[in-house]
Amino acid sequence: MAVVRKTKNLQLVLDAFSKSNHALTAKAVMTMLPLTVNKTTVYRLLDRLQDGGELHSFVGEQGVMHYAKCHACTTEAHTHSHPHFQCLSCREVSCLGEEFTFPELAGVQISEAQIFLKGHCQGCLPT
Amino acid sequence: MAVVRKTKNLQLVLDAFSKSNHALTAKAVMTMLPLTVNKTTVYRLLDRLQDGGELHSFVGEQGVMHYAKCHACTTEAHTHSHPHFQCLSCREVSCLGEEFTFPELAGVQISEAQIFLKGHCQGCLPT
DNA sequence: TTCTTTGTTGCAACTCTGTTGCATTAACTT
DNA sequence: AAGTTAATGCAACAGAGTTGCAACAAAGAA
Repeated sequence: MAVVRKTKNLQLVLDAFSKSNHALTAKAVMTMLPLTVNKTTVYRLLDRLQDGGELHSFVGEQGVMHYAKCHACTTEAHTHSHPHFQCLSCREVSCLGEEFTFPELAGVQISEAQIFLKGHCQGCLPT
Repeated sequence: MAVVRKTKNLQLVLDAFSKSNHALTAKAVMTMLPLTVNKTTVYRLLDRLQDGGELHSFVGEQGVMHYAKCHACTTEAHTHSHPHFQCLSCREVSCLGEEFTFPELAGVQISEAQIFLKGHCQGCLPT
């Protein structure tokens, strides 16, 4: 099986997520890395970190993939049904709380929920 | 202001949505139209119908835009906070009920919700 | 330490969804 | 019918993400 090596770049990507505390796009990660790091590498690093349960991903605004640090996840058990939130002012995307139980709906059996909310964050609320 | 003309193609797109009763991607709409209709035209027709309040759109699987017929919407008032659902078996995407009230969450002011659920539809549920 | 294996990176080319500019065509007005 | 303006086709483009392949680097074996 694939052994994941702890390379410099891998660490740099993790650092990027530690620094921001927000969800990041591949593009955003690239701007936080040395210019010498190829975009293909960034996508592959994000995939690897996701496989390792250190990041999770979700589709955000404009259908663009976003990545965020996992908190309550392990390699075996992923719990990503918490909502994601984007502030309409500062545009930052972040994870909201943990787990979200959705109501039973007639006729369908729901096994997965992707919830993307928009509004204003604390820092951007009009006074 | 832009006067929207009722052309043949516009009607064909509407027919496509009447036929399927599901949400469709631009690509799916193209396959239901004569081959002579250009993809640019399809995208523009979908935009027009959306502006006119006859369709609404949302980001579905793989970050691909989906379009669906509006039921309770007018040109003035759009109410699209209902959840969308994709069956993991037949892959069909559809709208679920109307309106969805989400709980108050600490620290943020929510003004918009995009809810995308996945599971199994009635026709695909294992017996 | 040196060799060998295997995972990682860079590069270029490509796929896919969606958009834009522009010339042409078709649809309403009068 | 003529003029006005919206709709269409085409080609080229933009942005996110992927793939194949050769070169490179990290781990382990000898």
